Amino acid sequence: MPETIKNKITAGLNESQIRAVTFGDGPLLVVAGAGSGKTRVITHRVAYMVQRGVPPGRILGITFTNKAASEMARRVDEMVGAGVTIKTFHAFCAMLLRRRIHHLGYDPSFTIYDRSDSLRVVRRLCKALNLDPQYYKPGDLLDTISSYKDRLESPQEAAGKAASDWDEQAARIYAAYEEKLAENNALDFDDLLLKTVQLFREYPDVLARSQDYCRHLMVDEYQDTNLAQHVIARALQGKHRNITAVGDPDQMIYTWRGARMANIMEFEKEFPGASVISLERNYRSTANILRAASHAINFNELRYEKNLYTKAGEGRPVVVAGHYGAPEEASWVAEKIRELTDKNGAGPSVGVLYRTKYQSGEFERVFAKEDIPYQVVDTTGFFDRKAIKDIAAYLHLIVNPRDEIALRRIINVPTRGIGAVTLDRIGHAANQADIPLLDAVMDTKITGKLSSRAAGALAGFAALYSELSEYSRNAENVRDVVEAVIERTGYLASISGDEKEETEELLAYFKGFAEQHQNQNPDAGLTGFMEQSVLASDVDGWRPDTDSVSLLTLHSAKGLEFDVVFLTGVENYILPHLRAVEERDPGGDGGEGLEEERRLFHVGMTRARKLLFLTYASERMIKGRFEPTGPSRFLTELPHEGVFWEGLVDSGSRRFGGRVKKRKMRPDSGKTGGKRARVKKTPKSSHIAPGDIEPGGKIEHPQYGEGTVISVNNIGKKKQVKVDFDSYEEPLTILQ
DNA sequence: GATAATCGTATTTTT
DNA sequence: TACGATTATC
Repeated sequence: MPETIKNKITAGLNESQIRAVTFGDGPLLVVAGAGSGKTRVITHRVAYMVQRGVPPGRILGITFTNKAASEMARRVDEMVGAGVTIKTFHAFCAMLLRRRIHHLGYDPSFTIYDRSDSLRVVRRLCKALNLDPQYYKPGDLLDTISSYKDRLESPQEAAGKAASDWDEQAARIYAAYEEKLAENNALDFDDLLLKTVQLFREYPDVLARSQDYCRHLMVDEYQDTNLAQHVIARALQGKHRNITAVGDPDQMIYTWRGARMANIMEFEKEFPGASVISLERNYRSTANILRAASHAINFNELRYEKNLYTKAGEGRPVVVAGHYGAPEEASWVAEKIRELTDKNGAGPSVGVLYRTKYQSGEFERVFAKEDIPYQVVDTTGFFDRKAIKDIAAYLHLIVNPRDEIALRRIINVPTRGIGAVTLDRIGHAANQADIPLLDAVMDTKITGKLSSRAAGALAGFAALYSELSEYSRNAENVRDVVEAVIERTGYLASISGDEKEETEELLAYFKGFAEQHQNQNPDAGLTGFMEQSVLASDVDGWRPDTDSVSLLTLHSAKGLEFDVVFLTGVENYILPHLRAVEERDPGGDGGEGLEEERRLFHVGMTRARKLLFLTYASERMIKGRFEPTGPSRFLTELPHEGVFWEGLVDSGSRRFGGRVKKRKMRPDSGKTGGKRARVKKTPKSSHIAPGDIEPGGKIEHPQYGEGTVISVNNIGKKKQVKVDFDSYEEPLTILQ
C-alpha cells in the first residue's frame, strides 16, 4: 500500500495503536485499557482494511449497545463512507434470522419478547403448574432460564443438572417456556443468539454464507460476551479466520448477565495462533487518577497484566472524603460542584457515580434545593412505559397473529368487557382445537358458545383487529399504522385524569419515532419497526453534557468520561456490595465476586479526566434502617502518593482494612440480619492534637487515641499523615 | 372491573 | 423508607 494512505490512517496514533490498526490477517486480541483510544483503533482498523481492498460490505463490526453501534457507524462512515455493517450481536442475529429461521420452523414475522413479555409467560406457566410464586419467583426462574440459554444449555440439560426441587421446577418451566414461545412464534433476547447458533450448527450452508460475507469480524467489549456470543464469533470467523476482538478484562462487570471472563482470558487458546496487542497509553486521565486506579485494580488476581501510563501531568490529587451520613455526603458533593462551577463560568462535565440506584435520591434532593441542574441517567426506557407497550402490543399482534402475550395484554385494553372468565374459556377452546388464541377469538363458532354479552364483546374486538390488520396491509408507512391503532382503539379516550396529558405526549413521541424510522428505513416495514423498538432501548440517546451534572450507576457509566467524577458511597456493604460478595463466595473473603466489585470501582475511577473524588459515609439507610457502613476496603488499596484524605474517619472505620465482620444476631430474630447497632454520632474533627509530627513520633488523636507516625506528606498547606494507631489493625491516613 | 389495602422486597441492566 | 405487585373488597 502506498505510504501516503498508510500515513493518513496512522496519523496521530501511538506505536501500539498503529500495530493494532495495521495488523494483517488472522485472529487478534486488542487489550485496550481504559481511555486508551480503542474506538479510534477500531475505526482506523476498518479504514485500513478498506484501503487494503476489503469490500466494506465484507466487514462486520459487532458492539454491545445500540449507542456504541451507532457511534461507531458514524465514525466509520466518516472515514470510509457507508457500507460496513455495524450492529449489536442481537441486531445482527435478528437480521440473519428474519431470512433463515424458516429452517427451524418459525415464521419470519416472529416477535421479539423483552423481559417483561417473557416474565408474563413465566408467570402464566407458574400459575398453570400451580407453583407457589413466593418460593418459585417468576423473576428468579426467568433469570435462571436465561443463564441456561446464555450457556447454550437445553431444558433437558437443565433437568439433568438439577440438584434441588427448585432447579427441577426451573427446568420444567424452562421446557414449557420454550414450547410456549415457539407456539407464539416468539423469540426472547437469548433466543436471538441461541437460534443463530442452532442454525449455524444444523445448517452448514447457512453458516457458510455468513462466513463468506465475514471476511473481517471485529467485536468490541469482548470481555462482556457470553458463551453464545463467543460461539457465534468463533463460527463467523471460521473460514477467513480474521477476528479482531477488543476488550479489557479489567472492565468485565456483567457476570450476572452471563459475561464470561474466559472468552477473553483464553482467547489465544480459542483462536490458535492469535496475536495480542495491549494498548497501555491512557489519553484520558491525569497521572494521579490513573495511578490510583491502576494501584487498586492490581489487587485482583484474575487479570491480564497491564501497565497503563500517561503523558499527562500529575494533576490534582485524588480526594477521599468521609462523612457521617448520606445527606452530608450529598451536601459535600454539591458544595464541591458549586466551587468548581463558580470559579470559571463554563463548568466542567461532572458525573456523580454510585453503586446502587437508590443512592441517587439523596443527591437529587440536595441538587434540587441548591439549584444545581442535574439529570439522572434513567435506564427505564421509553418502550417500557405502559401506554407504549399497549400500543406496541397491537402492532405486534398485527405483525404476528400468533403472539398470545400481545393479545392477552390488549384484548381488554381499553376496557371492552372481556374479563378473565371469558378469556379463560376462549383459552381452553383454543387449546382443545389446537389453534392460536386469536383464531379462537375470531371464530364465531367458538365465541357463539359463550354468553351473548361475551360473544358480542369478542366480536367487537375481532372487528377492530380485522380493521387494523387490513389497514396495516394497505398502509403506505409505519407512522400511519401507529396513528390508526391509537385512533381506532380509542386508547387516549380511555385514559382519564392526570395521566392523560403524559400519555398524550408519550404517544405523540411514539408517532414521531415511527416517522423517523420510516424516513431512515423506508423498506423496513412494520416488522422492522417493531424489531427496532424492542432492541433499541436507549432511543432517547442520552449523552453527558456540561450544562448539568449526570447522576448514574457505575454500570451505566462504562464507556463514558467526565472532567470531574464523584465516586460516591465507597463503603462496606455498598461498594464491594454485600450481596455481590456473599452470593459468589459465601462465608469467604470475596473471591470472584469481590474482584468484580473491584473492577467496578476501577471502571468508576477511570471515568475521570481531571478530578476524582471518592466519598463515603459512616452509616446509610438500607432497607429502611440505618446501617453502619464506613469506608470500603477498596480505599485501603489506594496508593499513598497523590491521594488526599479529607474529613475522616469515624467509628465506622473499625472495620477499616479488615474483613467484614459478621454481625451479631439477636437470639429472638427469626430472619436474617437482626437488629443492628446504630452508630453513635461522633465529632467529625479528625485533626491531630498540635505537636511535632514526623515519622517515628508519637501522637495523640482525639478520636483514635495514641499512635505512631509512619509517614508525612505535605500537600499544599496541609499534611497527610499516615499513623499506626494502637487501637487499629491497619494504619490510617489522616489529614492535618 | 376498578379501587383500596396489604404484602414483600430492595444490586447492577443491555439486548 | 418506598415502591411495585398482588390480593381483597365493593
